[in-house]
Amino acid sequence: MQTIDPVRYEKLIHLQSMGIAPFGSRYEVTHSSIGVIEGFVEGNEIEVSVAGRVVSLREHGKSAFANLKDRAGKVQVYVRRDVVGEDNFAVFCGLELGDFIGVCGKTFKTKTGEITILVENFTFLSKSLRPMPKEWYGLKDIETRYRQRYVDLIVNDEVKETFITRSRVIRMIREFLDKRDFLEVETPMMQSMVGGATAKPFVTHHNSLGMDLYMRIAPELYLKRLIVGGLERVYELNRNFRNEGISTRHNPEFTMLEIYQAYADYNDMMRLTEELVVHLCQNIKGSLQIEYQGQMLDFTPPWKRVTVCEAIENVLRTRIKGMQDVEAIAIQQGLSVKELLDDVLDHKIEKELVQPTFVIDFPTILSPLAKSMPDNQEITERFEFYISSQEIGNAYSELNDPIDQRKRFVDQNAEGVDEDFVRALEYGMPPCGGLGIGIDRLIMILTNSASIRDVILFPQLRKEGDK
RNA sequence: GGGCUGUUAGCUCAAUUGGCAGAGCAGGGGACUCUUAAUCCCAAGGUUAUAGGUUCGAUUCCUAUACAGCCCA
Repeated sequence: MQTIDPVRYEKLIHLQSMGIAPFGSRYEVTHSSIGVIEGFVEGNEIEVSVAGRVVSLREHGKSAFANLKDRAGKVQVYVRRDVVGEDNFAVFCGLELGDFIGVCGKTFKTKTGEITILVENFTFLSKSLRPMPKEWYGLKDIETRYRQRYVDLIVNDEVKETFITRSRVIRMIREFLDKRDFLEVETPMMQSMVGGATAKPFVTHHNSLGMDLYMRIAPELYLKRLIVGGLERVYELNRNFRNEGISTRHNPEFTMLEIYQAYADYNDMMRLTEELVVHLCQNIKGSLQIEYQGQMLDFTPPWKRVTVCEAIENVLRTRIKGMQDVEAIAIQQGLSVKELLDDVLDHKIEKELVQPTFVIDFPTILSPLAKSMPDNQEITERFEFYISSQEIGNAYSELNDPIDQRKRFVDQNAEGVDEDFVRALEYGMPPCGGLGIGIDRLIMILTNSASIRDVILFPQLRKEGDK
């Protein structure tokens, strides 16, 4: 354990000796910092009370200026010894960057035209015992920024902006779907069987049931049970957990939006994707052309569509008529079809998918939960969509044939058959379109963030060493 | 998992070929009644991530470890 800064502790004791509580309580706030500035009318100066953190302090002998920061922004306050009295003025000058105070007084305009509060009285609200990085220089050390996000948020305004935007995006998604009569639901995050995606799960244990549980890697199989149950339009916007590598694009827990719509198919999901992303783009950025990490992205629909076969053709420069050709190439290269496709999509084609693009018509053998084409059992009605060379989402016409589903579980799923899910399908699931969108990655694009860690408040890091 | 890079004062950064580890800001003392990266004066602040090694001498070269970043798998 680290010891408390002796100088700051000394100040705390000094405050107490003067009868001032270093960690105060409730304070009546009438205005936010920006509210004070926006509400200012020359000739009609009003009494305001504002609370916030001291982020700068400029003493001038018998007066002093300070800036208070609150959730809205900053406001300047001006304290004069002849107004607040000698003792109070001394307390004010003893403030340190990071301390919280509440101030009360009338607004005025300084010589330089800045709207400022002339402090009539102030209340000490909370002592800061750690030195604060000076705002002008900021906090740049990326490890400290992630580990001590609270400091990052205090000092780096653009970080706060990013997370405010994130919150707005999430709210807009809910509004967008609610308007289309989708129902937000919550399904289990602790599941007795892994399903809905291919990924290693986190395992946990329920003591009184005496059973292992898996943190969900996807909510898909539960949401489709709800389609069986007649809810028809459902979505879930919440955390998934995957026990895999960590990178600028992967965090072990991440936020996923999954949408299921009865009587729809993957073409409807493509339209829904375009409409949702366009809606967010327009409302967050005010344009469908946005800059992301130095490249211009154009979200004007319809987005480009390319089939998986075309993608392979482009990469391998050979004609492909059907899945037999793909399999033949895979065998020739000593790969499985999945490996070939991973290689083509993740390493070759992905780089070229900068503009929003739907990659469509995936092989059935890689899509155990998707409905195959009516005229071709080897291809499914499925797409993934890419923006800025990142996979953002995945969707398909859902497989609603329980007999086929059981067979695919047996053939393609290492985890085996989810008997209850198949039982649900046996009761009958209407044709249905499903869509999953990686929300963190989408927010990276909407906030021009290079790393997924810049859009997750507390990203996963290794245990902190002794520094 | 592999490769490369980084870790120096609370923060942001210096340090020549291996030769006394330095600045700005923050913090401390003082001056100052319109400043806003306030200004001026003074003093202080360091186990150079950790553990070893080479060397008369290591922030600097070598090895290992920890954490982080980037790239690749």
